[in-house]
Order: sequence, then structure tokens, then C-alpha cells
Amino acid sequence: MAARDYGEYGGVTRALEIVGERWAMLIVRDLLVGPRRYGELAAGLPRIPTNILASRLKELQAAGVIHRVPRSRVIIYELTAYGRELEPIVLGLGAWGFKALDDPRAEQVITPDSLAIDLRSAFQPQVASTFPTTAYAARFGSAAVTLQVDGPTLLLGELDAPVDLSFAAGPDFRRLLSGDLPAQRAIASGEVEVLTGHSELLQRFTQTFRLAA
Amino acid sequence: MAARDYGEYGGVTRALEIVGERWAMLIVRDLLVGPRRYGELAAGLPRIPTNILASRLKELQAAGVIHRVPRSRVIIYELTAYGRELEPIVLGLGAWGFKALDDPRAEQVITPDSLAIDLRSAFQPQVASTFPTTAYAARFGSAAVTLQVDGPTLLLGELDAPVDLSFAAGPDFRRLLSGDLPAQRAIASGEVEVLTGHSELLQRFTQTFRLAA
DNA sequence: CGGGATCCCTTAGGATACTG
DNA sequence: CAGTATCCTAAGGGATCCCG
Repeated sequence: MAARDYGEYGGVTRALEIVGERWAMLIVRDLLVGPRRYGELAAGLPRIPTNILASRLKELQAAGVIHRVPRSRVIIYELTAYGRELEPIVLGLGAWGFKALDDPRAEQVITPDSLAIDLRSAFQPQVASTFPTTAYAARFGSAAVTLQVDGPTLLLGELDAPVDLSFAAGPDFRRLLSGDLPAQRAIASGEVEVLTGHSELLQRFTQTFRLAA
Repeated sequence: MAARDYGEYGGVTRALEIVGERWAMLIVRDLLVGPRRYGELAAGLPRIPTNILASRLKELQAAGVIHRVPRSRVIIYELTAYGRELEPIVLGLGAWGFKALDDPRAEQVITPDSLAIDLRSAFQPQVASTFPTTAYAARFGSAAVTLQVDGPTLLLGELDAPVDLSFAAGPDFRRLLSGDLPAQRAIASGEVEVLTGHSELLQRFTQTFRLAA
């Protein structure tokens, strides 16, 4: 770590020495969704070389951002309390980067963890509070997530209620989340296909999850 | 930019493709303090190679984060509105990294812009509101800043009032900002030297600028 | 089969010199 | 002062192999 520090004494440089290396912040992002195994992280970061993943995990562990937990014959990586403090920063980066998204290119994939974090950064708690509890199953491109919105809180992954609306869309979730493509028009044009549930609930979804473009 | 993107379609990856490269976020940090010329940026980032600075500036400009403004025979770089939206993220990174700071090493320097941002991330507006307007001139190691605290607002750099307290300290500003080293003890031990003004004002400073360790 | 380690090669980045 | 040009090293990409 001697050659790649910044030679400066300050909070921002220190943070970047820890999570500024290539791929590091994406590992943190995926672990914010939940604890993950080595192979799950590798699958969620399609282009990461395995040696880089291994060394980033060691570095993040040495810095106290993550720790490895042996759990019933397999090893689980999870964020420490200090690592979880990066959540607002990662969500902020997601919201900021969202505005710079172009159209999805053919070689780009959407991973479930990436989608989960984007939806969390789009989540509007105060709007959500105005609706009754709602469970969604959403698919964008090849990535699917289930979400349960319960008042001002958002639960990702595990549902304890039946799904109220499940829908599938193409990889371009930008226009739906930005409000650029209204829910009813998305359905009418076929850009969003409602699989189960009331199609009116898609409008509730787009009000609950909103990111400025 | 083809080989160094992440092959993923999402907000966080897009953000990191723009400001995730080495040195990029530090350029943004320094420009958050104010517009800067090429040479000023180079001076504020002591170890950046000049070719890297040049290419980062081009990339950030292409992404709409900064723009070059010719001003009276010299070129000024400044953040665009989109670039300024990174402010809470940079301040958050600063506060997060602050907690991981070790003792300053001999080869590490403190630059004025880095110090300015660290103090901004430490600024406590609600505490500041309880004090009358106060102007400080602070020096840590080789970096000096002037600050004017006016109610809940903080002005860096230009003062329109006489300095109420000026002091000098070593490069280790951690213990003072974390509250680990109380103001009076810092003065008694000589770790902080009050140059002009009432030494009691140092306590006001440490209450106004506070970062958890 | 999960969790890495090893290999080779490519490219970004560091150091320094140079130019309009 | 504001950058280019060059050369070289080290980090990252890609594939394969290893070990419990």
C-alpha cells in the first residue's frame, strides 16, 4: 500500500486508500445488500478477475471494512459496522451516477445486487408511507428482485407476504425510475409487462421508487 | 473507456466510471473548495503525475463534471452544477476516512484544500449557531486556512472580518477534532499554539468542528 | 465444488524531460 | 504556466490450475 497511497494526510485520501481501488466500492455495494460468499461476489461482478477479488477482500478485511465468517463449512463475507457506514455514500454515488446513465449497451448486464442498490437509492420513504404495505417482484433485463414496502421501510429479498405486483421490463430502467416514462404508457407500449397483480400498482411503484434524471 | 468500465448497467458503476479512477475524486475535492488553475491543482496533489492530471481533467470535462473557463489569459477549472452534486459524497467520504486515520507519517503532507474539506465535513452548523460570528485562522502542519463561522454557515478563505483567533498546530489534527484532546490541554501541552486572540476561543473551535473517531 | 493461488500479458499510472 | 512526450514499473485483465 506504499506506492498507491496519495502522500497526503486527510480524511478523503484515507477513505480512497481504503475503498478507492478499482472494484472495492462495488464489493462494498454488493455486501450492503447482504452477506455474500466468494462465488456469489464473483458472479455479481461479472468481469472481476479472481485474483483481484481475492486481494480486495484481504485489503478490505485488513482495513476493518469487512470480515470473513466461517459458517457451516462455507465462508461468508459481510460488512463490519464500519463498513456499513458507507451505505449513504454508496447510495449517493448510485443516485449521482444514475443521472449519467446512457442507454444500456448490449454487453452490459444488470446484476441483482446492483439493481437492489439502485432501487434503494431510488426509494422515497415519505411517499411510500402514504400507501398500504405492498410487495413487488420486479425484473429488469436478467436481474430480478423482490421488494416489500411497509410504510417508510423497504425490505429487499425476503418477503413475508404474497406478491401484489410482479412485472418484467427491459434493461433500461432509467426512464421508468426518472418518471420520463409514465407507468400506464410503459404498459401500453409493452415496455413493461405485468405478470401478476393489478397493473395500476405499477404507478405506485414508480412513485415509490424515483430518481431524478 | 472501453477496457476500464465495469460491464454493468447501474448507477454506482456509472458513477465509478466517471469519478472512480485514481486521483479523480481528489480533483473534485479540491475544486469543491473553489475554482483552480492547472498549476494550483498540481500543487494541491503533490504526487500526481502531470500527464495523469491532464487526462483526468479531460475525462471529467467529457463527463460534464468540470469545465475549463478561459479567464484573463489563464485557464480556470471549475465544477459544473452536476459536479457540485458530489459535495455530500466527498464530505461523507472525508468523515468516514477520518475515522481510519493513523498518526501522520513524515512523508505525508496536508494541503490547504484537503484541510478545508476536512473542516467542512467536521462543521457542526447547529452548534455553530449558538455562538456569535467568529473568524479563525488555523494552521495544521504546513497548511493554513481561514474560516468564518456566521451562524449556521461556514465561509472558507475570504474573510470580511478581523480574525478572532489564530493558532498553529502540528499535522495531527485528529485528536483535536475528535475531542480526544481537549482545547485547554492542547494549549497547556503546547500541541496547539495560540498566536492571536483569546485562547478560550479554541474551545469554541473544537465544538464547532467535530468529527467522531 | 467452493475458495482461492499462479501464470502471462496488457495497460494504466509513476517519474521525468521537454515544448508552445 | 499549461500542458505533451517518453520510458518504465506495477496493477489489472484473462485463463488455468490447485487444494481441501
